[in-house]
Amino acid sequence: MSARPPLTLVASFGAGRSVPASASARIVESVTAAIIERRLMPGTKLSEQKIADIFHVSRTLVRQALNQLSRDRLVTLEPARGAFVATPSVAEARQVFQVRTMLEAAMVRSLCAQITDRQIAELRAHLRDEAAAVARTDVPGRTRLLADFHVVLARLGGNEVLAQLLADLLSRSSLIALMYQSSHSALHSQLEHERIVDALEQRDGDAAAALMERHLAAVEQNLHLDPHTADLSAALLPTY
Amino acid sequence: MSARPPLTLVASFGAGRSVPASASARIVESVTAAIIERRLMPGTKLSEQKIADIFHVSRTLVRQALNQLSRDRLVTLEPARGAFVATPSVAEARQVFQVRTMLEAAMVRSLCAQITDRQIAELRAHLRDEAAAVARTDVPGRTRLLADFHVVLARLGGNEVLAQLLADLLSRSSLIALMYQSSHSALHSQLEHERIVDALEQRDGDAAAALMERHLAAVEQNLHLDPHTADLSAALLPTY
DNA sequence: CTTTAAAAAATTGTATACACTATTAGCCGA
DNA sequence: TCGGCTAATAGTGTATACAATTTTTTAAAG
Repeated sequence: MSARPPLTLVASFGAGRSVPASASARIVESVTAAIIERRLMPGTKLSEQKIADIFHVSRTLVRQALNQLSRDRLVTLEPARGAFVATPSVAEARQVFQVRTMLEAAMVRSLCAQITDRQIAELRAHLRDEAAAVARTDVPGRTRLLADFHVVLARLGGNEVLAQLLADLLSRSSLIALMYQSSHSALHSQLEHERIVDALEQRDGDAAAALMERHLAAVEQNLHLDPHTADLSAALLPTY
Repeated sequence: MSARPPLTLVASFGAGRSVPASASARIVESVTAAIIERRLMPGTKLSEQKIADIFHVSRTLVRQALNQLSRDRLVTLEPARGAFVATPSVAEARQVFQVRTMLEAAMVRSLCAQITDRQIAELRAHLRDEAAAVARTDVPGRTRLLADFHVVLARLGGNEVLAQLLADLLSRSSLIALMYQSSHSALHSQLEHERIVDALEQRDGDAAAALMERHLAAVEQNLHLDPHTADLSAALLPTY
């Protein structure tokens, strides 16, 4: 029983990337990666036949994959019109961050009570990878690592339900960050991650939760979520 | 764009039950209702052809529905073996409640800051329905209303992402409650709901959050999640 | 009578075919 | 030349057909 296949483990776009057994799972992963690595821009039409040709399968499997992706909110399905890379609204962006804040603040608080030194060492190792990627200006690498930090944190608690939920929210957040070009510096994010691990190491739940809340608020704040007049004029002005 | 079809609104098994446009959505709703109303017991095989015959559609649509249900964790798909009504493990049950506690405690706390008198009146109306169902020993009705309370609460905040997430967790909780026969009295639950609304009315966020945490802990505690020796002997003893 | 093996039946996984809807191109009229 | 109508085209939605796997049945041996 159980032993749920990688089918459902959609958006763990991090370290342990396994080869998906099912064909439709392979498609889901490829499209997810393409969206997150911004090789597929929001709004792009995802034609069933074209994807089917690329993967050398029938439309049947492509449709399964697109259905999965639509449940992950990375793709929107418009009846009789087709599938498109999702274009999350400003409202949705805010809501996703609000939910993440609720979940992740409570998560680190409860994590403080049970985290082991071994796990803190794991986190420190991850932070070193982050810092290295930031230092060498490895943009795709650091983007992935900075997002993975939150998933790694979720897995430490041993709550698979929570980890799964957060992984989904993280992939949505990646799409959101990509749409509303974040101006939050990677270095800044990385340092905030360090502080959170510091608080975890000291087993200070309140501090860890507060730091996480501020971190997520900072990330959200640096999204271009409110239409500034400055941005508007920049958008309307000719670019030549 | 947007105007997401009821396709994704899977598990809002409450008041505003709309007629689903899509055929596969209709199947999802029917199976969901059947599981929650315990007309389909955990572990039951869900044969594709049988369901197809019942709904007078082809297996194609049934497979779509089963895929959706598996993402909702109400159904498990075993490769080449078929679909079965999920049998959530004790660990999963605990994890679901832990996530619900994190989410719902934070939710009522933030709700305190923005709830209107109009919305409190809505909640009071819901509480009256709950009390009435409990009073007349309407078992299916009270079960649904007691679960709906949490979804109604989630919708009040205006955060659709949160409401959707919680609706999914709620349907999983229903399946869990059904598997691990809850001994928590409906009356007790109903009274705890009243207390939570009281706290909301007084805009006491900390109290509301604490009450919600205790409520969920009580509900979980009354699930038969740990194998008592008493239960074991009862199970092993012959029943004649 | 139970256990094992093989064949038959049933069920799932994938591909293909066809119906229906939306988009696009071409054409006519203003 | 532009706007709107119609026909052709492309694409999605559903059903059916076939291949591969699993389950069940049947038969034989221990």
